[in-house]
Amino acid sequence: MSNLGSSPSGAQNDNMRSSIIEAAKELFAKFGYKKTTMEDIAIALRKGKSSLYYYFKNKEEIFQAVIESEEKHLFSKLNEIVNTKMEPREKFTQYVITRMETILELDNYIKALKDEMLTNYEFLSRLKTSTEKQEAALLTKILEEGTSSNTFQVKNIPMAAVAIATALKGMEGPLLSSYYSFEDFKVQIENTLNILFFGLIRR
Amino acid sequence: MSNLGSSPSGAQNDNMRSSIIEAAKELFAKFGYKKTTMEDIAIALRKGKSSLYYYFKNKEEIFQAVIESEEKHLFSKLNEIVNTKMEPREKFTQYVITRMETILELDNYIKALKDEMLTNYEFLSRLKTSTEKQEAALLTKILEEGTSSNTFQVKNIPMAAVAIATALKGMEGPLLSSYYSFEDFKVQIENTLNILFFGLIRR
DNA sequence: AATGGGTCGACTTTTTTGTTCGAAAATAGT
DNA sequence: ACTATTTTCGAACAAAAAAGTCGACCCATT
Repeated sequence: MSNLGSSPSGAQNDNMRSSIIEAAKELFAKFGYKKTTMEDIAIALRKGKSSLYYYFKNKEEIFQAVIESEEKHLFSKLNEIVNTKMEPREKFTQYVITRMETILELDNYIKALKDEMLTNYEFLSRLKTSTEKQEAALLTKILEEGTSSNTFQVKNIPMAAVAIATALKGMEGPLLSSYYSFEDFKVQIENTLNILFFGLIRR
Repeated sequence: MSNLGSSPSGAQNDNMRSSIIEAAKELFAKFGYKKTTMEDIAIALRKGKSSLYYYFKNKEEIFQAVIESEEKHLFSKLNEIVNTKMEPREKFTQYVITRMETILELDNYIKALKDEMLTNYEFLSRLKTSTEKQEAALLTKILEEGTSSNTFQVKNIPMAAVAIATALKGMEGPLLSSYYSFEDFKVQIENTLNILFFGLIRR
């Protein structure tokens, strides 16, 4: 297995790497990306600033690793739901609710987006398309199950999955800017789901 | 009335000044003094960064104004209690509880202290002596009431007031560093009060 | 004692930040 | 309409803080 990553690998190494990610995660959540310095992270770990560069090429790479870690957390939760035996409609609902709830927990996601408002867009939007693909895959599975059990009726499943993934992504904005409480938002989600369902469910 | 302050005064002026203080208060509470930039404050107000300097000489002066504003809040609450008809012992207890509760609410106070750990000490300690004097005055009133109603027995009231003020100040540390929850701390306060009472109350 | 992963301090380079200043807007006064 | 005053801001800059680099040091293991 060649190590395509930029940093070395070893016993202690991976441990330290995840420690850094953990520390950075908390700091990013507290202060946001911009306001967290390399030294903040180093101090939290009681290490020298330069040691961080042994594990990560630069600050942005740490940020990326944090986001990826949060992403993993989200998708592990979503996968769990997708792989549970459940009525398609129920599964779909659970999927969306869980998705939104978890994202709400992902402080970093939020803080990151907030920072982005003031600084750089490019890298985060790159990320978005990546997650949308993953989501589309999960949604595809749900939709397939639903159609084969004759609950759903979808012409082009992959397309529908992408469309829904995009829609869900779009719903993040209002959620994260917390115009609504999550409870209020739940109502809106259910409304949206209702609309989706009556478009999807065979009558 | 001559304006000894550094900034001009006018109708809109005071309004803007307090707007700045409000905005800065929130940002300081969120990020702490160091991590809040002049631009952050300006953006929050949708004003140009340089406009702030029309109202305040510099960042530290804004910070000072914020702290003063919080101080006002604290002392308005304390004054309220001191000017309420109440049994001296009860009043004293209420005073201390309210004092500690309010201080706990004063995020800026806390955040400021936390920043101080990493940067400058001098100005905040200057502030401390100022508030201690104010506190001593309030405590003096309580003690006087208590003695004239024959509930308390104090030799040198002003001295006792200063001593108690100092003691209360000292209790802030453990409270703010939140080694204890406030509920736990309340017990400690009551213990301390008990000790104080049995030293003060005539037997 | 030689290798190499891991650490750090000191240094350089790059960005950010606080602050100033003069000139434009806006506003009030005449 | 004209003038004075208050309020706003953009551009510029010095100082501070940040990111990032590098060679020297550990300290295990071999």
